[in-house]
Amino acid sequence: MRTKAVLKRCFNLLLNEIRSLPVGAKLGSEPELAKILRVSRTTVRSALVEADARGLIKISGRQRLTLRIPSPSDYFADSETESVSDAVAHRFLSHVSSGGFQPGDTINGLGLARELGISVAALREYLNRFERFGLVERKPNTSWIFRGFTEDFALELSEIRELFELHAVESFLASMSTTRRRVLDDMERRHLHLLARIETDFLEFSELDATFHRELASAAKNRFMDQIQELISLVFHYHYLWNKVGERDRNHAATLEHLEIIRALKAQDKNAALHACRKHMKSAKTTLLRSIKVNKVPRSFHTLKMT
Amino acid sequence: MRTKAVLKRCFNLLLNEIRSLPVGAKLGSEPELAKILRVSRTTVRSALVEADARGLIKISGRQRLTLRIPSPSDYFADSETESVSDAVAHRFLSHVSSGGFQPGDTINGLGLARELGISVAALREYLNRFERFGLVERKPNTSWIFRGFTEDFALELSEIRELFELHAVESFLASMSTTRRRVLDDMERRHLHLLARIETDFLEFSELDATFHRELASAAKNRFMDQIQELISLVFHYHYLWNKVGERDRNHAATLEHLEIIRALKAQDKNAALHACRKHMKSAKTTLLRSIKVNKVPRSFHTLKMT
DNA sequence: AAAATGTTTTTTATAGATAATATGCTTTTT
DNA sequence: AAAAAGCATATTATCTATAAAAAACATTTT
Repeated sequence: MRTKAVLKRCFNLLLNEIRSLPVGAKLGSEPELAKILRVSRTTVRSALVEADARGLIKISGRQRLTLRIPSPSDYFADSETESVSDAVAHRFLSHVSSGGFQPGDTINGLGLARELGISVAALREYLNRFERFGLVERKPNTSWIFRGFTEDFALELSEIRELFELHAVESFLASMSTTRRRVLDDMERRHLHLLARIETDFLEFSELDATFHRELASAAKNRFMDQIQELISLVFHYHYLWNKVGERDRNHAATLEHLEIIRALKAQDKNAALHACRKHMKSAKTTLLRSIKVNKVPRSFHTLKMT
Repeated sequence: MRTKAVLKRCFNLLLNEIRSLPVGAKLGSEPELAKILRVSRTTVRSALVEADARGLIKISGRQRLTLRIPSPSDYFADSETESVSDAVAHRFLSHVSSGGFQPGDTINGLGLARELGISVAALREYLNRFERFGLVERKPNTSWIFRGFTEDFALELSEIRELFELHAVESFLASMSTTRRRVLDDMERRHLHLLARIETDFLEFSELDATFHRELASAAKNRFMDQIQELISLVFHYHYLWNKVGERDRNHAATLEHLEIIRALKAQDKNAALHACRKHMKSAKTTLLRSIKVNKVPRSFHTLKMT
């Protein structure tokens, strides 16, 4: 049976909609709401009925009037608005990052599904999707093997990354335009802004980093590079979660490296840009590798059953 | 319910094993056979029982004696030894290459599953796996979209390919060794051999091409590049199926281009190798693009239902 | 008549069931 | 005692079933 995650997510968004209006105001028509909330009319209707039942709105004929301002308790919890597959992703990755698996471990699909509280099919679907990331590997008719974030993984990923980023830099310069220039100005401004507050706000770097590299990659306009970019984001997301050691200094240094790239791009100095990019890739690789080594936990500390 | 594809495949391999022995000879032990045939003992046993029932061998106590030489009719057909997922891959791709879908078409999972004679779950699994190839795209809760081999697809793939191949060339040279040199000699020999017979045997190029590029890519030793390589093989496989126009000339030219790369590698002349590689990539891109345009069929010629 | 609502049909996401296959334990044979 | 065979259990691949969600169609309202 499907979960009602879509409905619940839609309901939460509907509450936001209600909050944006004064009490007693009319909500839009069903098709309008469906468009705004990005779901089908069927789901909008279910959400409206639910809102009516909870006294948030009053459906009278063709009109839907807001009755009261939704309180935080009216919202469904995040855990309820997640589709099973997203939930699996979360749980699996947190299982991984807490050392639940070591590279080379076989994954018992049935057991893991039970542990995560989902059906085997759902887990399977999830593992399938993550096979492309090289995180797990399927042995047909047998089981899955956890490949994990090993040193080799990091090295190979870094290699691809450098290849792509250098290519992106060239593409960026080759397609320089007013829009591109505006993007660079904006990026520079944001980096400088962070730099001024780096001592305290260094955690904001993570998001800026993702934006910066996404912006750069978009110049290449290549679906296969986007896929790798997606993987890199995932890895770095977890990397940031794990590796808190020296984070301030690392982020400080990386911000400066970004700025160097941005300035070279602005000056349309290809060699300088490539050089700055190579430098940045090198230090990114170093920190990634270090974080993987830090995260390596001796086997006996694991939550795996020991016999 | 699972199919018995594994058993049937195992049975066919067992027949080969029997054929390699004289009549009346003893087959190996169950564990031995399991190892050779790469299946579990359970499956070996089933296959042995089947072979016994068909009078191919005689199981007496702990011994299994061959009774007669298996005839071609004893073998299971290929279609029976394919797992459902492999079968889906075949059928889906032939559906695609016969113009069953146009880029942008939505895929009705339920309908397509019926058409291919498989369950929705199996199709879903398959589409999931091929999403990473950018061939299809999933719209959550809605449907799949066929992206197909469009011109953009070919251009982006070619771009990545060039990036990777150039990198592979560098890696190859950087890790030159006796083994590498032997590989090059072998490659040169095979290319020259084909070249001498190119007028008649030009169809053999396809396989040689795959081998050559696999060999080159192996120098980079990068799992993410391997993935792209896999995709490229797939695309080229279908490309060769579609595009028969001027195949002899194209293959002739490509063989010469390969030779140029091989010789530059042998001479350890990096610049010459890169140059030859770039040249080859350029012509590969051209033929790929042409084949995609050739394959583009006006909508009205399709097998899609018309209303 | 255009837009909105009401109703029905189709399709997707997910769980659950089951035969095929793999794995692990026990007994027999060499 | 080591290897093989026999037997029991666990796990995977696949199908079927069903509620949720989307889409299509019909009817009503502005």
